[in-house]
Amino acid sequence: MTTAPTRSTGRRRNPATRAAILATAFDVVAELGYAGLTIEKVAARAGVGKQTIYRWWPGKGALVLDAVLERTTGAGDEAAELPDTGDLEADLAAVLVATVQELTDPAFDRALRGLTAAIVEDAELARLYQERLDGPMRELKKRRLRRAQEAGQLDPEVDLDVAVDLVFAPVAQRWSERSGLLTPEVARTVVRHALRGLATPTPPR
Amino acid sequence: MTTAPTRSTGRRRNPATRAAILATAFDVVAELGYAGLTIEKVAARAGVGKQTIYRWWPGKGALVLDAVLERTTGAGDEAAELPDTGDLEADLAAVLVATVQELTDPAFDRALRGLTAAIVEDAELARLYQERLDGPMRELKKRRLRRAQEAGQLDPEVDLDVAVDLVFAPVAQRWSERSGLLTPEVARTVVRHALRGLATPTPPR
DNA sequence: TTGTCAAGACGAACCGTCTCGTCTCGTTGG
DNA sequence: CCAACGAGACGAGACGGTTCGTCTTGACAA
Repeated sequence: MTTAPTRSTGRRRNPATRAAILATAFDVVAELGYAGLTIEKVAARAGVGKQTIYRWWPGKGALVLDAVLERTTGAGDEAAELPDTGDLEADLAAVLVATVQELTDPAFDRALRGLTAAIVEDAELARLYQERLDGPMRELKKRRLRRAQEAGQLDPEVDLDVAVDLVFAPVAQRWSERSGLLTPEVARTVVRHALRGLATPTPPR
Repeated sequence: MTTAPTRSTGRRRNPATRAAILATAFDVVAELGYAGLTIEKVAARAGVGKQTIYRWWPGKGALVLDAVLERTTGAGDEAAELPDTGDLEADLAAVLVATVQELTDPAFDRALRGLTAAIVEDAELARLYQERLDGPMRELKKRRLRRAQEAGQLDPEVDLDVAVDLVFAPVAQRWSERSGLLTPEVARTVVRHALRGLATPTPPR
């Protein structure tokens, strides 16, 4: 998976073509939605043959995943870290408010909706998503929580995966199901109550 | 909207036909997924003309919503209530564990995945879903929490919608994004921490 | 020589609309 | 009381349009 052992004679893959396809795919899914995205449309707009897309991506899902991945900052960045000022609630609130603002950007909202819809139905695509986007992000969040845990700000018994879900799932759910308003105020309230539920059960006194 | 003022002469709608269409739609989406469901397939399997489906449903989304709604217990039931033994944590854990078990049933899992995927992308369908399925369920949950709030078991300042999200979103998220195991144990842990975060900040004594 | 590229032809599947003939119904007038 | 009538639901399927994923062609670069 890491490096292809193939001899690699013959013409090399054109990086510009790959970039053009991904950029066009992002635009199309942002404009027409996932159901409205067709490989033919992407090929035509990108000035590319259909076969070039089918050669490198198995289908719509993988294409959109790559397209969103390309536009997401800090996803594959190994050195990235969540803010750590010592104030856990303020740090997490900042991250969640930033998420809310990202989800409010119309283009990103529609593109991510397309990807999310595909993930709900396609188990294999969900696996790729977990591996390449959600997993790394979750690792950052767990690292920040672990530091708080070691500083005695969190229940030492708490499962960090559950903790991450408790803090971030409510906002994600509101967004994906449109079940309520998505405001910085709501984000801060969620963080406040989630952290209260994750704090050490017996106060240090 | 309440009562049709139309004279309604002519042949009446056949309830058996409606039921056959919805049952078939549920089976098809459970078997082939939302993307694999076509109106033609449902019509053929149900032994029904395509026009009969297009006459009563605007498209795939509304059809699948009705199909899932038909199989969901307690959704439109006005008299339904969440359990209330006085032990809030035990009551909510029972509900969430039941949800986990429902989501573990393969047929229901796949059908609900189809509906969920459609909802993420289609704002109008999401509105219908909120109105007919999520809204009523949320009302039951809020009623149970409100009673706990009045009994002094919950922070009187807490927004009940946020409270519902904090308790139920983590499990829903795990299911839809396949981001972690879905076990009764996890459900109980989520309820425990969520309620701790929603309790009255200063103990009554 | 080998593999990538753009272009597009190809048959299959499904779309949503439309038409047809049949089958219930409620209404109406004898 | 009871035929005749008309409105609307129903099964069946034809229709033109769109997209699917595969396949072919010829140019081109390593």
